[in-house]
Parts: sequence; C-alpha cells; structure tokens
Amino acid sequence: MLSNSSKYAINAVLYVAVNSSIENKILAKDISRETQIPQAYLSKLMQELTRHNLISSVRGPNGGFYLTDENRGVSLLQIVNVIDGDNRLTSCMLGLHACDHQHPCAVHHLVGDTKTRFVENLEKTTVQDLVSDIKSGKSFLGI
Amino acid sequence: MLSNSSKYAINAVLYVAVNSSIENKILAKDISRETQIPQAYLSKLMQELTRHNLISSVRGPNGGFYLTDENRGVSLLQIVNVIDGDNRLTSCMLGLHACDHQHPCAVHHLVGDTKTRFVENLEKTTVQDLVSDIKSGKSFLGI
DNA sequence: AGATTTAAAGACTTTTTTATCCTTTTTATG
DNA sequence: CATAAAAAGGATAAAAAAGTCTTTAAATCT
Repeated sequence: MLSNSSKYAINAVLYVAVNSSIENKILAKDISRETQIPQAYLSKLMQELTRHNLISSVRGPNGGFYLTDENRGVSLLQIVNVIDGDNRLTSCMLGLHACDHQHPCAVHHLVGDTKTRFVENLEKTTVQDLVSDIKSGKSFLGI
Repeated sequence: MLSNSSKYAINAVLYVAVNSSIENKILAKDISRETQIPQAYLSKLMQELTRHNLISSVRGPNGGFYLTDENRGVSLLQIVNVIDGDNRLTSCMLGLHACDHQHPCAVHHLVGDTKTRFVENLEKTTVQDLVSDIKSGKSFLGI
C-alpha cells in the first residue's frame, strides 16, 4: 500500500505534531527513539519533508523539528507523494498505462471506487485532524 | 498496493484464462510476448503459481500452461498471497504491530473499511469472474 | 571568536525486488 | 531409442529500497 518510507514519514510527522511546538522543538534522535525508526534514515526523510515545506526545522542548539500552523494543514497525501512519488497510489492496479474509467482493466471496477475513496481520504485528512483524534483518545500514536 | 510481481502474476493468469484451454495450452514465451512480462521472470512466477496449484502446466511438446475448472475458481487474493505473502494487504497502514480495531492507529479509521472492502473484493473475485467481464467487453486485457 | 549543538548533505553499504542465464527434468513424437 | 520441446530449478546479476557513516553548514552560547 504505502512504502516503508511513507509509513515512517507519517509516523514521524505525527510524533512531531503531538509532541512539539515552536518553543519546544524535537530532535531526530528523540523521534527515532520513540518511533523505532532508524535515526539516519529518519533524518533523510525529515530532510526531504523539510525541503518540501511539509515540516519545519532549525539547526543548532535548541533546534530540531516542529510544525507551523501551516504545516499542520498538510494532508497525508502530500506526505506520501513527497516520499513515494505522485503516482504510487493512483496508478493502475495491474500496471497498465492504457487503463482508465473509459477503458478499464480487468480489476478496475473492483478496486476503482474503494481506491479512489481511500486516496480522497488521504487528501482531505490533515496532520491536525489526526492530532485531534489522538488527543481525544480516538486513536493512538504508535511505538 | 500490489508488488510488480503480483501485477505480473494476475496479468499472466488472466491471459492464460482467456487464451487457453486443456487442449490448447499456451507457452511462457507467448504469454511473455503478449503481456510484455520478461520471460524468465514470468516463468518463475508461473512456477510458483503452479506449485501452489493455482494454475496448471505440463512440460514437453504440446505442453504449456492452462487452467482447469478448479483453477478458474481461484481468487485474486490467493494469487496475491502466493506471490506477495499473506500480510502485504492486511497489515497496518502505518506498520504498527499493536494496531487493530480495538486499538486503532491514527490512520486506521480512514483506511479501515475501504481497505477491508478491497481485500474482500479480491477474495471473492475469481479468475472466471474476470474472464466473464473481459469476454462481455466490460473490461480489457492489458497489452 | 571559539566551542557546541543540531539538521543538511553526500557517499557508501546492505537488503530486497526484479530480472537473466544456464542446466536439468519431463513429455511427446519420429 | 533419439531428439526436440517445454517447464522446473538453480545460480547469478542488476536495480531499487532501506539503512549507515562521515562531513558540512547553520544556529546558539559562552
């Protein structure tokens, strides 16, 4: 479904979203420890997310990662697209280029609407939405 | 979503389903040419499917691949499970072991039912179902 | 200014997935 | 029985993904 890297990225961003603020930034080392994501690899992913302005960071003492209000409005799809590339989720299930609604592949109809709905969910769900869920106890943050 | 290998496998099985019968078996070479799947790699996949009795084959002159009536009742999920392993589709979206319905991860609810429904679709859709669709022009077989 | 802390960046290694090549076994047929 | 046709099987190679290590740049604090 998602690559390992995307899973890591979402977990890490959520961890930052819940546990940090501009005054209270969080280090790659700490994210790594709490999420079990290998530190060096995590750093790469965070770098990439920062470069695309999906999260924020500052270097040096008291630096680290944090989210601005704008960052909190980022959707899960944006995160996935930056890490996995734009068409991992939307490409044809059988890998056929010619496949679309007019000209559906053999499995298109049995995937079509559920996949579309799933991608739509990823698109409309923001980091902040998930933080609210977590804070209200609706879901938990992985360890 | 699915690995390349699974996509190949489904495409190949469907090609065999539509274009062959016990009297008219089809060669790896021909499947490869028509589906654009690299022959040697395709052979490996077919081998694996044969070993798990999802498709049938005979060696030697006039040999090749074909499907029995039983093979035509095989579900897409069986194919995917043989090629990709059992939990590629059912594991947690964020890769968390502790995630389940009682204890859902942050993205669980926005994936939960669509993913479940998708896997159910794969489970209940047989090769024969897709052949019917293709023959009635509802969908097409990739090239 | 110098030392320290931290992310950014780049080079590298390992593992997994995808792909190829070559040999062996099975089956049919002349 | 010899030969050819085909899948099965094993060993290897190439590419992509995942992961590590080392150096560089930026920010802060004495």
